[in-house]
Amino acid sequence: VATQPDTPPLRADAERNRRRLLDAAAAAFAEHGLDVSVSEIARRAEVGKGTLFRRFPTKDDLIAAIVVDRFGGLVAEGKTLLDRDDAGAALREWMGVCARQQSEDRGLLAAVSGSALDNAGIKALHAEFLELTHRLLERAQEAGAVRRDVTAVDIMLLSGSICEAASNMHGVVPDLWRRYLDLVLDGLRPEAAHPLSHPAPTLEQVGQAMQAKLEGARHGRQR
Amino acid sequence: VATQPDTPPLRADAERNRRRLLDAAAAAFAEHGLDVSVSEIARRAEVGKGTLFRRFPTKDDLIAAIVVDRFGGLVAEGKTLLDRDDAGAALREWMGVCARQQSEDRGLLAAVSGSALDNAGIKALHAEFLELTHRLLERAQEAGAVRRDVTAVDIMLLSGSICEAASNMHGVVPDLWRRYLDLVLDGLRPEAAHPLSHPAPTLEQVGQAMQAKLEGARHGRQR
DNA sequence: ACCTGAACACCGTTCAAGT
DNA sequence: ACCTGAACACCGTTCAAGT
Repeated sequence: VATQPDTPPLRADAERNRRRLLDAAAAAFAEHGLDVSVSEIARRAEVGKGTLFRRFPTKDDLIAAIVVDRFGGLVAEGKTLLDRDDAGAALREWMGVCARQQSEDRGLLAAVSGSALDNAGIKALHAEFLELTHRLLERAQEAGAVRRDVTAVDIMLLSGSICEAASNMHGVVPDLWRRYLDLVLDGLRPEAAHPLSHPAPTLEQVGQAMQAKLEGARHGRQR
Repeated sequence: VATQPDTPPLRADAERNRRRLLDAAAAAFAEHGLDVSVSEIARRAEVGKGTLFRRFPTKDDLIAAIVVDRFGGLVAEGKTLLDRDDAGAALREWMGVCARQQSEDRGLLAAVSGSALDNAGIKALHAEFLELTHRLLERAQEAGAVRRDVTAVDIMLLSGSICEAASNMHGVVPDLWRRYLDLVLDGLRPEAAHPLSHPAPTLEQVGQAMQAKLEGARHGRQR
């Protein structure tokens, strides 16, 4: 299967500008959130904004490129957890890593759940992310550390929500996500399990939801 | 204490226009989210957009007015839960009501955590909301239904995060929040309780976080 | 006092003109 | 091929002119 379209390497100056843009954008987003203007980013990178739009046809594409960087690092970090002895602790740490990552640079979460996910790289990483989470979860369940009626999609959504709960307090209590991770983990213990009134979302439904969100964003843009 | 500045009643046509604007805006936001243009709202309400800005000096003020409506209804509904026999079930239902409310009209959540909360009415309701949650939680804890190391702020943040977890899937699995409410509730049971690694945020910290968010929004607007 | 739409500042995006 | 900044369409907001 062809994973990358194998685009020819960029000219030296173009590659340099690309990096400058990514660095400037990452810094600007980290400071002020996603609503810094592209003009400001181009100015900080010391290139014309036409150059920015040549490399990243849309602001969302620029955001997506940064998300791919971060997201890739996250997945790589997660893979090192696969051969831990304590499978329960490994899953716990994985959820913590996800929450901390999202907690650190505000805006990333909004970007992933926003319209920036119309991107081949992000989609591939998303699948890899789910697969990894699935394996960590399975091991934790086999070790008896986690109830068996939750799925990788549950873990993914819960990790996101933990950091969402804490993100309102970020800046004042930066580590608050730890508290809600602990609380959610107590609910994931087999001893605590009570029947769930709603079935787990299927992978197919996750795909449908992502699709729906994309079409919604496109529709909104045309009005 | 003076709760309302007691503004003189509006002229008949002005009052009528105000209602039309609120209705049109609520409908438009429910359909397309918060990024419908004010021009579109004014058109749907059949008034000039100058009229809109006379009544609501800023788009955020318009959003805030709608949030006050919804939020007020929510708090009123919650108060009826105070004299339930089963205090544990009452808190459970309260968290469900909050999650369902936020889940139904998308955008409301974003608005509350957004810059629209620079509004006296919303601040007052927010305090009332926390006080109500506190009382429901206290009763549930005394009944032995909920662990004692969680606070009303925890419950508020967790309620929001539950619906955030499910909101990504909204449109495909509208009731998914029920699943994550169940999971979180399992974690709130006294039997499940393990020590929490981070202390609960104080009311003062909540205030600071709201303040910080407001200043951040103002700062972003001036750039 | 209230209503209105033209006018303004700003933002994301495009494109003709340059190397 | 790539770079650039003027130009465009659109959005939130203002305001002079009307009743």
